[in-house]
Amino acid sequence: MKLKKEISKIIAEALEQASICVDEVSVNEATRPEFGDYQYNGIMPLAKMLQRNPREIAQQVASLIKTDGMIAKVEVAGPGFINIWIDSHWLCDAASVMLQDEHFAIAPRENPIRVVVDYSGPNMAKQMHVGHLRSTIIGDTLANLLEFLGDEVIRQNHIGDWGTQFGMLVAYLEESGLDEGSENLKDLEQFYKDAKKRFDEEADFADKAREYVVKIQSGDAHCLYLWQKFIDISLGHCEEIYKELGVGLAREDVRAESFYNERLPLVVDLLEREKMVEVSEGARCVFLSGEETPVIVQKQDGGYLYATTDLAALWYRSEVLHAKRLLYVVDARQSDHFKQVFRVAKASGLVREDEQLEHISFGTMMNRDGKPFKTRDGGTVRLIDLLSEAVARAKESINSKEEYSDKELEVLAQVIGIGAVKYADLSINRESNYIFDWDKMLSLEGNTSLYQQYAYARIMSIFRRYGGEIGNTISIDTEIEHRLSLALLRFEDVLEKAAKDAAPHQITSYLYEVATLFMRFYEQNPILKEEISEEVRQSRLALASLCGKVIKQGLAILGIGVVERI
RNA sequence: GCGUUCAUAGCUCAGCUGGAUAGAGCAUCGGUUUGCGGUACCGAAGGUCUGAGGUUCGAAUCCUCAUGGGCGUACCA
Repeated sequence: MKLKKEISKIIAEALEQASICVDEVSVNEATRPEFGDYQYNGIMPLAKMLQRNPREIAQQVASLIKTDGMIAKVEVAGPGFINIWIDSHWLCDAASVMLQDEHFAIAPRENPIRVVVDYSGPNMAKQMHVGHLRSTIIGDTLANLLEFLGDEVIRQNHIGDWGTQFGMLVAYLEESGLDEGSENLKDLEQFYKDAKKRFDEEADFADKAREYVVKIQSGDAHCLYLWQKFIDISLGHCEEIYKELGVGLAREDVRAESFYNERLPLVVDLLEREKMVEVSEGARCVFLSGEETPVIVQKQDGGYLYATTDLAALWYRSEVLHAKRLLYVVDARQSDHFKQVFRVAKASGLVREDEQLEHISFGTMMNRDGKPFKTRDGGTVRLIDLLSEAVARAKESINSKEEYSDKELEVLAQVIGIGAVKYADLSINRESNYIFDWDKMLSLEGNTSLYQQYAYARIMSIFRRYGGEIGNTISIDTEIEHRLSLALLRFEDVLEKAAKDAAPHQITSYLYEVATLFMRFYEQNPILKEEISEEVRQSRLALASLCGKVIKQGLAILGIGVVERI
């Protein structure tokens, strides 16, 4: 249900009846409970334009607002605010419909678009580390979200599988004759170090490695075979982490750097034809007005750089994938790079004019002391270690009333631990750096995943205890029921806004509000107690049920699971 | 140097295209009739929104300057 749109429509009708012309009417949630459920603040700027008294106009418009359906009453307040109360009967009906609809009464997209979400993009030469975490989970959330809302999402994992270091790695791989099961390859970081050591210490090996680079890039079958083998193994490691994280990136989503090789010279050709290329210090560059540094598309030695690869990828996504919106979930440090590359892509016609190119940037993960997240000795933290620590800590913190087998405890710790890491990251504005704090993220208090999971488990517990069928008629008697129902109905508005802004933290804030409201509702409005009539009980059960569904679905979009008992 | 981004309660963060008395959580202090999961709920206290100007009916939000951080600054990605 698009609440805001519905309310705006009613206001727009009133404005029209008052013969006032407005381009777009938009309402906001009321800032305080005594100001109603929603407020319309558009009268004041309007009054200024019309040179009239805002309060008078507000009075006139308010008197024309229909209050026989969705809106129960309106009031003019302050200099010209129009406060709006939603009708409780209307809310009941809408909430009941939402409860019965498997897609939360969210209408199918009028104009679904094809969206490419580029995220994760690990480097095949190294083990995944914490630096990959944010891109991976923010990107996955955005993909889930857009998919849920009905867009056609294409996930793209732009893995780093090309470049000089692969000659060394492949040479070392051949020499050691390893295969996928090998222990030595379990730790890519170590494998890389070992290879590097040989490269630095033994001239023969170094020569061989350099030879391999040339061979791979010129398409030598044997070398390509080894290279492919190396990538398979390395990618396999990444996929283990995706599985652990519950991230929906599959093998078919991989479009590696190497995938674009053939397009690279074509990109340069096209830019040449558009007369955008200038040779500077031997390199082929595109100079953009207002930019200090050029976009280098071909090095003086003829090699290509990441800008060229990104241009080729943009081209492919436009020409072959026909994407309308392209999201690049990449570290904020690359914002200059993307700004430039996007400009070149548009100016050269590599992408269509109407394509939306967005760099979904994010800040760095910090330690509690505010410094970049590192191990004690200053090394990078491997993602796999971080995740197992999360699960271990979760297991430790579980103080369950329920009886569990070891296996069940394992699953529980997994859901809670991984959920905590993801939620902590997703719940803050992605643009800013964020402080990684184990205690905070695994706490039951405050805006955490565990609080949501606990609320969910509590709802499930009510149903278990009740035992019977739960109807789907909701009636509202109390203030808190009204607020909770309204919050639940805002689900679609929140998701749409979060999708538009590519802002997962809007979803977590919302879920926290829902969970909090549920806790308060449950505290104040008994459900299973004897003195409660069956009719009221049924309604409250239904409301609890809708709460549970919204929390579960909301968390699912964030890639976080729930459990029936904690 | 230039560019970019940020600065909100002791701490971690919200604050949507300018709107009413700037909101949460943690921590602190106090409270909750045998409590359907008290791992919860309620309340109190806590602010010159970094500073100074400007725009206007109205600014945490927009503009300018200053101060202090982060990041980026042509052949790595």
